[in-house]
Amino acid sequence: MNEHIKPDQCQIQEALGTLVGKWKPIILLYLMKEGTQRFSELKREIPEITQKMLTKQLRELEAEGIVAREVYPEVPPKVEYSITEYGRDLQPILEAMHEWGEKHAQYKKENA
Amino acid sequence: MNEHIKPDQCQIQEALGTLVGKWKPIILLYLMKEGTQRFSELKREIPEITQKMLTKQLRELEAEGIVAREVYPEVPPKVEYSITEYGRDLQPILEAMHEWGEKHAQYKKENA
DNA sequence: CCGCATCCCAGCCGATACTG
DNA sequence: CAGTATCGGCTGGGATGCGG
Repeated sequence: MNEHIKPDQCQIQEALGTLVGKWKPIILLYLMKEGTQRFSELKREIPEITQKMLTKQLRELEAEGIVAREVYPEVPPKVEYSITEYGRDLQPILEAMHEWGEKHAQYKKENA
Repeated sequence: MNEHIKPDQCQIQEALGTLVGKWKPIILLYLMKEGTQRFSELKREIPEITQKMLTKQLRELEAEGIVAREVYPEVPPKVEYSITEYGRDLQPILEAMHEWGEKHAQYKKENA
């Protein structure tokens, strides 16, 4: 494949926009790995995140159609989050980025 | 492949860190497509960018080992930028993100 | 031609406190 | 349990101007 993306109509930012956010990749990985998760489960798995940020990042992912939010009208409240089918399309990209990221971390150590 | 990245040792941010920056993807695309480019050539191809930002983003890419910077000590000055071999590894990822980005732009239009 | 210095603002993110 | 509300710091990025 020696085809080049035309820089002037590049859609990379479109993808970056959905992934950028301090906690988004990690949230997506948990949802992809564990499946549907409650808010409190995610919070427990990512202890350093604040409730505010967890809410915010989830809402943004939801707005992009990548994460689904299901509210159960009970007391106490229960809200579940999951990856949408559409969101699954991101998985190979995340994996590729993770793999490259590992190499890059190594590279930086060598050239430190 | 049904292997999952362990979220607690995810290196996605490592890759995102190198790509995030308002102009980085487009700069990389130009360098990948056109090969070695002078500062002023890039500036001409991306007119909306300021000199300051072009310098800054190039320097950051250089610091990551993705872009090479060659200075010719002439008057007037001449500086050339190119993708390093190491940087080429990013190309498939950029292509995957671009492809997903196209779909996503479409998706958002439909659900507008 | 290439780049640095300065000033400025918007938006991300954290800490903390409060609520149905 | 799953959120909001408020305050405040920090940084990315734009505008503009100077310099070798």
